[in-house]
Amino acid sequence: MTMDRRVLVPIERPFVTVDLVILTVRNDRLEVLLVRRPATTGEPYPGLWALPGGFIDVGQDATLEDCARRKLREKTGVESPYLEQLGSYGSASRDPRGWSVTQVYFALIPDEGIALRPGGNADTAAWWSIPEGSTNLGMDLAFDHAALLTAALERLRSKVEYTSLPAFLLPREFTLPELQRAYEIVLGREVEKSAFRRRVLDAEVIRKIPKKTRLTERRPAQLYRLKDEANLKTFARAFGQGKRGG
Amino acid sequence: MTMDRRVLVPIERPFVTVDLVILTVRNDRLEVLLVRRPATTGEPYPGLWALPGGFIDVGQDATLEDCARRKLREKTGVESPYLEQLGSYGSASRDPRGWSVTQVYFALIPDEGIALRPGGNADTAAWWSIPEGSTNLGMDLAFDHAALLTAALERLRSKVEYTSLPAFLLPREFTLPELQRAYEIVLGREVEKSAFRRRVLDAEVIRKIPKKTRLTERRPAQLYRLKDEANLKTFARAFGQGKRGG
DNA sequence: ACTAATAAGTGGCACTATCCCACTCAACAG
DNA sequence: CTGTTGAGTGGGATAGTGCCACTTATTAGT
Repeated sequence: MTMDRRVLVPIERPFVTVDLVILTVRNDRLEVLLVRRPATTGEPYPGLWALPGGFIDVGQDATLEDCARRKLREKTGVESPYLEQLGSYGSASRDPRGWSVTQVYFALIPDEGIALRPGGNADTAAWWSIPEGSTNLGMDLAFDHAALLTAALERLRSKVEYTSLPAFLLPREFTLPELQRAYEIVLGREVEKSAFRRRVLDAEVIRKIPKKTRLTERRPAQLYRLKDEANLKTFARAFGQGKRGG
Repeated sequence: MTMDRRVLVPIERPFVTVDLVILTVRNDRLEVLLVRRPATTGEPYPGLWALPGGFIDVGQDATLEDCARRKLREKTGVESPYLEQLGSYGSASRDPRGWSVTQVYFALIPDEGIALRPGGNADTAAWWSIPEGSTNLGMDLAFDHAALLTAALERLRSKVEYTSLPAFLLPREFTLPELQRAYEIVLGREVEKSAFRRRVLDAEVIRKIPKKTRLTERRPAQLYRLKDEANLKTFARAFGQGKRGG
């Protein structure tokens, strides 16, 4: 950033928040975590559902991402999710209280051991199911949150085409059919089994768990785990890596 | 965003800025626009080069993007660039004056009719050449701007693999060899002519200009123009669009 | 004029990832 | 033992790309 030296402290600062689009796969559906706005008079959008989020605590949060992690932890107890910045949205009109900027993050977490914790202001938190193939919930959300959710879903869908993202929606150990199903749920369309397996296995993003196999109704399936949970990998080829190096 | 109702006006708000990574192709190189920080005492990073940017003017700018466009216009006179949000960077330490958040945009503009205009505070503005294949300038910049520049270059490179972005670095009318060269400059590697042409033409992102042809030293080349300058197109295939729809 | 040089533009074959379909394999139910 | 179901494999058809050789259009030089 660069400061305009004529105005060391600008007369009016926009206020800054962090909002989270927390997604998981539950009940064979993609679901998003929402919180209910307090019904208190004076509050904007009372009683409406909204994305979880809030102010940056300049005393507590060292960085924007820290702030997002803290809020996620407070709401779900999840410590190490897949967390990515979606973008920031700022305007004079998006919040009736004044010029505001929100930094939106989206998190992918597995549906295991999640205990929803009401926030300090006793929010009601709940999972909402996203219709397959849709990029919205078909209902109003507070502020511009419906648009933020749509942006997150579009980003997720487009990244899924060429990354291993859906693995973060599953428990640490999963089978290939489960992973395939996660792709299908996110993409909203069927995926061909044989091509899917080759693609995923050739990309070497997951590794077989030696002797383990899960007992189910039918033939047991091989279990896998993400190779490097920190970095998500990219498949597909693109422009022509060529053979002359680059 | 969601406001914590216990604190309607938080005690301390971070300050918010917008910074720009303005790129063009000049002199057969990718170049970035930088401004020099004032040498005034009390200013952070006096005399160092920085990305152009500054505070949001809550009275003038309706949205973040408006703010970015305004600053670009003020610096270069360019009205309709390719403009994309890169992300936001916020922390307690990135600016010595306090907790700050910057919204970084990157703009691609053609090198035609650009008159660099010194900012209101008489900044010195200049184009800096980025070494081919590099993601930095090899010198210090003010604040965390070196990191922001690197992020912008990485984003540009990765998007170039599957989009028509480099067309925005050229004048409205260009030849295929010129476009190919722009790709090569951005990617930092050579691109095969025949494959490049097929790829670009098949993607139908550019259209032939009927009878025009440019007079050069050798055989004249066909001129093209972007089909839809608003939306950039994506090539490449990805996960399996299949034929069952989706 | 004719020829050489240079860059624009075209065409074809090999390679490879995907699509799609058929097949085998391992467990369970009756 | 047989049928059913879902896991896992294999192969031919298709399509985008890498690579390379070829043709075309123009200028410079003799």
